Amino acid sequence: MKLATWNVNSLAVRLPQLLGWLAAHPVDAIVLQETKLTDDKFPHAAITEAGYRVEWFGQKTYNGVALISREPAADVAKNIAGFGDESARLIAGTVAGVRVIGGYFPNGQAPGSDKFAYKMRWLDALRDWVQAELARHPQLVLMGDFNIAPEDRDVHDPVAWAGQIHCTPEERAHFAALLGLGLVDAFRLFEQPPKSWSWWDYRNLAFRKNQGLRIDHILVSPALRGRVQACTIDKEPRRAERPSDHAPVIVTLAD
DNA sequence: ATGACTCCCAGTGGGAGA
Repeated sequence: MKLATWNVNSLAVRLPQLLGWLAAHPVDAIVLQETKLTDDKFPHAAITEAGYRVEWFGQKTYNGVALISREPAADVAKNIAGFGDESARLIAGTVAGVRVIGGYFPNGQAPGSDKFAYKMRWLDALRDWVQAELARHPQLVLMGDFNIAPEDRDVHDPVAWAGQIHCTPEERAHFAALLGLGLVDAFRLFEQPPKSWSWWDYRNLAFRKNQGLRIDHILVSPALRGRVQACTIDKEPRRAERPSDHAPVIVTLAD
């Protein structure tokens, strides 16, 4: 079983790339972030014609998530129950017995800002909700654009980024709290190339210079940990014309 | 360096992203 996450930074722009990627990488499920489409404009027909089921949850201009899967997703949930979020940031469904959660975590803009405070509240609510989900669904995967670089080795220039958004102790403590629920960072279960990133700034030739951050993650529950066979970042789509600034992350689970 | 690029909604510029 293969699962993936990809922040596409506008599905309207990236739909052809997504369909091409799915044809080359027939995953069982992929979660998307930053679709930036209201639900009436979501391109469900093109995805269905490619042989997938899809659930979507979006809004105008910002945010927006989707869950694409070979098998239909059961018990679909949108956003964090009880949190009252105005942004479309989370979608979950049970696919082939695995609870798949895709999230577009708040950016946070800058430490001390209102958006940072919202990010902290959102992460608090997420942790509590994921804990409850884990109790109901021991086989669980939480993946998406976390907008958190968990460690200095996830940052191309840890000195320049120290204390900056994505790298603050507060954000890293929230990431650690998710690990505290028993979740495991699938990427770090394996030896990985140094300087592995999932996002590169559009500016300043950052991709060519491999200056990026690892902020897109796949966390697996204790019940799934033993099934994890591989976890990789696919940099290839970042080389495309008009790429997303994020690369897909893929996890392979034993059947 | 208050930069750089890309996307969106706007409307001949500006906010947000990360």
